[in-house]
This record gives sequence, structure tokens and C-alpha cells, in this order.
Amino acid sequence: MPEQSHRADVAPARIRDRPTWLISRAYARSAGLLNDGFASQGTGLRSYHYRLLAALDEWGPASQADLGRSTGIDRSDVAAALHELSDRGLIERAVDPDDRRRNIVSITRSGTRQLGVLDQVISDVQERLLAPLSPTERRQFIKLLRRVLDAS
Amino acid sequence: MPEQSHRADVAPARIRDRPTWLISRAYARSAGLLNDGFASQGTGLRSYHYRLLAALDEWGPASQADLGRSTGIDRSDVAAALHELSDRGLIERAVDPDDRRRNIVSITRSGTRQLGVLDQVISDVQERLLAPLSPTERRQFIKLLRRVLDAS
DNA sequence: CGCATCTCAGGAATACTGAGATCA
DNA sequence: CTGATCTCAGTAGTCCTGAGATGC
Repeated sequence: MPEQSHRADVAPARIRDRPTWLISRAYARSAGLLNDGFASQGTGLRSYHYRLLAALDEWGPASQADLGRSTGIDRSDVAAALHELSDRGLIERAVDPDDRRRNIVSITRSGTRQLGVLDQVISDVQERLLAPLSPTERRQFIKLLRRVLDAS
Repeated sequence: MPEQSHRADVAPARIRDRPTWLISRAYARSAGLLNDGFASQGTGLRSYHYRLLAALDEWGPASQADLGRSTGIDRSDVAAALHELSDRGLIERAVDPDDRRRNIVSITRSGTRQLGVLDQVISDVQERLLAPLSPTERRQFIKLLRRVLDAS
């Protein structure tokens, strides 16, 4: 998503303090910072790619279907994103000999290195996003977000 | 945006507790509930329309440029959304006699009524979204979101 | 047969850009 | 001329659907 220039402070009172509105503004800000951060790397990688690399790094080789499920990326988009990662040598794909429908996707050395760089990008974004909050408030914020999400 | 089926609870540890990830999941959930809520009205109206009606109701007739600024909707999309609202008789447009570049946009009786209905939809969505939180936690959540946003 | 996997084509809603016409 | 307004066409990134081919 492109960066936005919305100004939440001038929104109508009717929506200004609505969680639905605040969350959409927070998302826009977060996504904007994230896009800027990724773009500053000049690699053409975006959050899709980061999520896929993170899942592969943590859980090891996986099928595309599993990757889609664990990263929340649709099966159609997984295929396209993996193509891009593969073009950059960050992952490898091979047909599963035990189940020839599957592609086994693995992260490469280069992919692990790239993941480390992107981790730093995310940390920087997070620092900028949460700058107004104290450490205690940050923990509280994260806890409340998790509570809201765990219920779904 | 269509509703999503992402499962935040299975995300890689590396991203699971990142505010950037949590916010994007919260946004997906909020937007999904909102779309369902609006869709259940069968009017074809979406959040764009709600924001515009809310701004008109609160601040009275306005130019399209002002509407865009106060609702965070791009000038291009304001024009299209107002067309749709106008087709449904919820707003009216008239050229400003004092500045003939401008359209003066006003909400109609029917628009005010529709806004009331949509308000109820949003309240219901909000109740479902924040169901896991106590009243105190909800206030805290909203306060923290505002703190994060006021800094941008 | 049913079911899962992968791939592709394409749709829908959101956010934005550029250019042109109008006009203060 | 500068700058604001409105409109239209078009692009990009995200999320999703449908259908086909393959294979368990």
C-alpha cells in the first residue's frame, strides 16, 4: 500500500474515537513506515516476502500451502511472492519426492542473511511507530492487541 | 476489502508479537467486520460513504476538497463516492455561486437517516471487536492508539 | 470418486498519480 | 501567472475467487 497523508486529528467527532477508525489509521501509518523501510533497502522486497522468509527460517522447509496458512498469505499470492524470492536466490523450490503435488520450499544462506537485514528494518519501524509510548505502555498496547485478536 | 481468514496465532515467533503485525491483523479483522456489517444493510454503501456522510452531518455543506481533507479520502475517490451517494439521494451537489470551481455538497434528510443506520452498524462492529476487553481496557486501548497516532 | 496442491487469470476495494479544464 | 478545484483515466499493492492440471 502506498504511503498516506491522512490526518486523523481532523476527522469528524463521530468517527474520531472509534476503534475501527483508529485501527485503520494506525494500520496506514504502520504500513507506510514499513513500505518506506523496505523500499529504502532497494531490494524490491515487501512485507509478503518478509513473512515468507520468517516462516521458512523458523520452521524449516515447507510446502506452499503450509506457508500460506502460517503467514496469512493467500495461495495465489504465495506463488507469485515465491517466484520473486526465487529470482533473487533467497529461497529454493523442489518437488517433494513423497508427494509430487507439493513444492518443498527452503530458505537459502542468502535468504537468511536478507531476513536479518529486514528484521532490523522492522525493528526501526517499530521504534518509530511506538516512539510516543513508554516501555510499559508498549507492553500494554501489545497485550491489548493480542487480547482483541485472540478472540477471533 | 474482503474478509480475511488469517490466523495470527500461528504466525512465526519473529513476527507474532510485532506491533506492525498485530496492527495489520487487527485492521483486517476490523475491516472484515465492517464490510460484513455494511453489506448486511444491502445498500452497497461502504466505509468511504460513511465517512463522507459523517463529515457532512457534523460540519454541514462542504466542498469536495474539504471533504477529502477531513475524511482522509483522496480527491479522486471523493468524486466517485459522492456520485454513488448522489445516485441514492443521500447527498446533493450544487455549484458554489461564490466560487464556481467548487461543488457545495450537502447531506439530505434521507442521508441523515442513512447515517443513523450506519452508526448503529459501526457500534455493533465495535462491540464485537472489543468484546474481549473490559470497559477500562477499551478506554486504555483507545487512548494508546490515539497517542501513537497523534505523534504522526 | 473425493480431496489436496500448485498455478494462473482475473475481480474487487483501497490508495494514489498525472493531466486537463475551469476559474479565483 | 499562480494556485485551488473538480474530473477522469490509469496504476499499484492487497485480498480474494474460480478453474484447471496434477497427484494422493
